[in-house]
Amino acid sequence: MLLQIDFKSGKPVYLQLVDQIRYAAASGGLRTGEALPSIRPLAEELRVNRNTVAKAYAELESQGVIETIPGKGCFLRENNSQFTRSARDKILTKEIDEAVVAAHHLQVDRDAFLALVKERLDSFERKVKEAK
Amino acid sequence: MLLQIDFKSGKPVYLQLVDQIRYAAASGGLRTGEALPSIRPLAEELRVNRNTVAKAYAELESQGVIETIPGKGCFLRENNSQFTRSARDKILTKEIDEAVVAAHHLQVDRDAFLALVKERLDSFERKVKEAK
Amino acid sequence: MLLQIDFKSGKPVYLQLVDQIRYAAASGGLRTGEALPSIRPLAEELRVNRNTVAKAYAELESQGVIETIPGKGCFLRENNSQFTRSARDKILTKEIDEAVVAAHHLQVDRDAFLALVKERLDSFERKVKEAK
Amino acid sequence: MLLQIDFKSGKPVYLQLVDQIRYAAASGGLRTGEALPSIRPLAEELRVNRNTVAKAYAELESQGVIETIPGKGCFLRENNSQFTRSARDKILTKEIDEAVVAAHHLQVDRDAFLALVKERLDSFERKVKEAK
DNA sequence: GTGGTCTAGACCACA
DNA sequence: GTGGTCTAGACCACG
Repeated sequence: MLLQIDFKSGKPVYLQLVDQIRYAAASGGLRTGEALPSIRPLAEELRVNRNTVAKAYAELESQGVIETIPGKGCFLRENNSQFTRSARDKILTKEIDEAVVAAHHLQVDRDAFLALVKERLDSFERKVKEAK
Repeated sequence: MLLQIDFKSGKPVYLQLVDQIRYAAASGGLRTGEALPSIRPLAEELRVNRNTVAKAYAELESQGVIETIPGKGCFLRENNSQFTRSARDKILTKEIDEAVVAAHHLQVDRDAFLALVKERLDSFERKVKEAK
Repeated sequence: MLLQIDFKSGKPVYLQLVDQIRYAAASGGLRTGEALPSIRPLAEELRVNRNTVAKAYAELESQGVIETIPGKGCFLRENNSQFTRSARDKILTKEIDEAVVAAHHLQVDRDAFLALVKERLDSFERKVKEAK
Repeated sequence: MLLQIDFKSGKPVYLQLVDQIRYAAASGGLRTGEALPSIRPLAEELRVNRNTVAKAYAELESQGVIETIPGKGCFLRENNSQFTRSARDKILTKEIDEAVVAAHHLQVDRDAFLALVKERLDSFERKVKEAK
């Protein structure tokens, strides 16, 4: 699972983590019983304080998404309501709309925008491959 | 223009306002030169402090989206980007990356993602046309 | 860096700070990457509210002069202008016009004015060199 | 006398007027006994509220710079301490320094800056001529 | 009535 | 300790 943090979004880092992990859990990117990355390495990788990652995991636990077994790690619980395709699209639509609006404000035309989207997709896919 | 605040989202209220107003501006829901709701009444309506709305408007002004004339009000500006191409790309890349990451976590594949992007672009362009 | 506020000038305190810090940054009194005084101590020293200093720093950040990392502090950024040539000229024209108007009211003629401009340019360039 | 207002400087408009008129008075741009522009036309020309001009004149009167004779107009009083050359230079230096700093921040080099200064001087001199 | 500045003080996110 | 957000309320400049 590749996690990405934006320190300037105004959204608390721990909530960014919570959302991304919940999305992954609800969409099958994470499977029931699978282990989440452990706190210390993840905190280092994201250049974030360990407390921040711990807080995100605590939040996920209190939401019933994961289960923390002290000394062993954090694992995805069963019973997570799966996102329907339309629920996924709704979340994604919101993200895409923000980019579309930004493009309009910056007077970037459709073709340039689509080119940039493809370029970012390629760049991201490369990153995912490397991480494996 | 409909503004709606989610106090639980973790996203700062003033940034929620900024995003929604930018969207309204970009999609034609607000016309060039048109006055935005004035600070005090809007603050009351949203049950938010006056300063919070003022901060949102100040942010929009510094982004060049609106012009505020003290004693008169805040008005939507003609849309001309003052950024260099590289600065524009940087801003846009950030927005696109967020959508790409969300797609990854939601297990939406490349083709479905691109289709959704095109669909949103079309939808947005229709809205802009209608508003004219 | 020496900061000094004139409470009677009519100029907002936060803008006085912005101008003085920009000057220090431009003239080498502050180096790239160097930390600015932190908000709370500076506010106490200047006998000004914390929010006022914070507003000055926020303005500097939005102008791209400094970078602020929550929890760590505010740092002087590498100086690369993100504006288009025409946007740059617009800003600069405003500053120059103010000086030209002042010269007119002070009955300083064209040649004396140009001489003073060159003198200040030299003085500034010397300061920048010394700081290196 | 040509007056110039900057609505965005943060400095109150009436104080901008006071300063410019005081400078002109102290430097011989205005002569003892000479009439100042009357309030209404000046307010229209500057696109400013009449109250604002009136406030500037009231301030100047309370400072003893001008004398208001109801029904006749406002006139420059005697006894105004003349600015010495060094006092004039001090004020002007401050204005010029701000422009120099802005040029540095915007990475405009010396020659381009000087060219822009000359261009603005020419533009201003044309305006003064037209106004006569 | 409009927006702008400033103060004072609370709470949060993060190191 | 750092900066960020928000509230509450005062006063100013301006129309």
